[in-house]
Amino acid sequence: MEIDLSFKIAVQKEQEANQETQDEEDDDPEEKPDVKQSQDDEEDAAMAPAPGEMKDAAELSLQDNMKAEELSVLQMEINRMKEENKALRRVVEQTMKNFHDLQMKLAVIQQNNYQKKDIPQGFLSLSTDGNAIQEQARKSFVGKTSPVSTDHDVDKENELGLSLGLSDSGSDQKERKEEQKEEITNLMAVQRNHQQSLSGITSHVAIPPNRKTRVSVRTRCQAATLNDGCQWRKYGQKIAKGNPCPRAYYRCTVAPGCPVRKQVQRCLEDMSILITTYEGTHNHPLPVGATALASTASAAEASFMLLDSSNPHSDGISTFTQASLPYQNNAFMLNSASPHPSNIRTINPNYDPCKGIVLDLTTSGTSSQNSGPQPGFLLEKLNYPNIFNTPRGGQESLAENVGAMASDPKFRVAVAAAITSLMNKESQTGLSIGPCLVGRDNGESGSSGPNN
DNA sequence: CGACTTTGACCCGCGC
DNA sequence: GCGCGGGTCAAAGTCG
Repeated sequence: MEIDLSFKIAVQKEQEANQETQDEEDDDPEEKPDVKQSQDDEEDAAMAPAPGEMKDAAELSLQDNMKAEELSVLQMEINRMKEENKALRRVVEQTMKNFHDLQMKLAVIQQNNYQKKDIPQGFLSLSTDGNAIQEQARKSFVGKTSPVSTDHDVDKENELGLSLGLSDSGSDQKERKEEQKEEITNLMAVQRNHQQSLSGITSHVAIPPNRKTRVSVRTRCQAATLNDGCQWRKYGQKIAKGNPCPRAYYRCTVAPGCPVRKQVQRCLEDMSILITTYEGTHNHPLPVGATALASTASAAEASFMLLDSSNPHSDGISTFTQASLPYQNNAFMLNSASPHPSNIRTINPNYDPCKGIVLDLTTSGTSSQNSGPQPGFLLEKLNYPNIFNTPRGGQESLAENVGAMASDPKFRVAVAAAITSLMNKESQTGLSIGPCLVGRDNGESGSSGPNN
């Protein structure tokens, strides 16, 4: 099943329409009696036929009856959408609230670190407009140059799910500082690259040539490959040792000469898991869907650079959850709305510097584990009203399709990517993401281009 | 007919 | 040097 990220535009419009409908309802409490009236009409129509009437009259009555039924169904549909719209609002508000809370906590921790480590302020600014990698870099810098962290710090980091596990013996601190500065410079380049990707203007800042970008994404996916928005051409297939499942090799064909390759292989332990490894950097503007996913990869890649083998003192098994990049990459942040830390998707802590990093999107990223509204719920609910606006369009077909979509991991990944892109843009422009997500005009989605 | 997939051959790095 | 395994090439086949 192919997932087209562009449907979000239609979703927004639909939601906007729902929003307006809801507003009208709020403004006009008299609407319900009308509904009631409509239903009464229907009942009347149903009861209308009387013995001895002409055949034409009977047909007319039948038509009226059908019309009334249609109206009734439509009315039910509208009511249902209104309720869902309310639920969506709650989810978004809750997500934003959690996001804000995390921001506050991080700011407090930052301030503490500044005071304790006596690090010159303004080295890298903390902001919410997508500068989290810089912030992350500074955190890393602080962590590395200050091997001794108090229990208090540890507790706070744990509280946030931040557990970089960076340490330094302190013997060669000067040299290390130089290395770290270099890392941060690289990181900022990635960050610039990331932001440019998001704006659809990609002129990729070169990742250091000696470090080939490599990001693995694990997803539950029944299809042969993950639809990430890019065009790929298969150029080879191999049976790799230790895994009877063939490994397929693809290269990006969006632009001629694009060096990006990807490998796709099923996980031996769980055949439903698809391991997609991306390698290299695109030399062309990315399609919308690919942009979002690439942004995920970029952020992950940046994180990887903070943890990679350039730090010999790093044990390489740092727990690195999405919360480590709460503002940079909102795809990770999506699940941070969950009150349960266990519901956090992880960047594989057992990363291998040779293999790059692994984004594990197979764990718990679905909707039904927790009681409250979840991002998964949001994702599922966000989309079906429009993409399944089929000619038959009945509730049954909707329900069937929703079920199918909800169970499709590719769908979740794609939508997460789309929302990542959207939220990143939002944060960059300083716009509120909250309720606006529902009722916002297509100003933002316009960048997504026409319905693809 | 062009774009894409398949698949065996080939290349290259690495360990022994 | 040799074998192994991962990665790539390219001719043949397939598909729309």
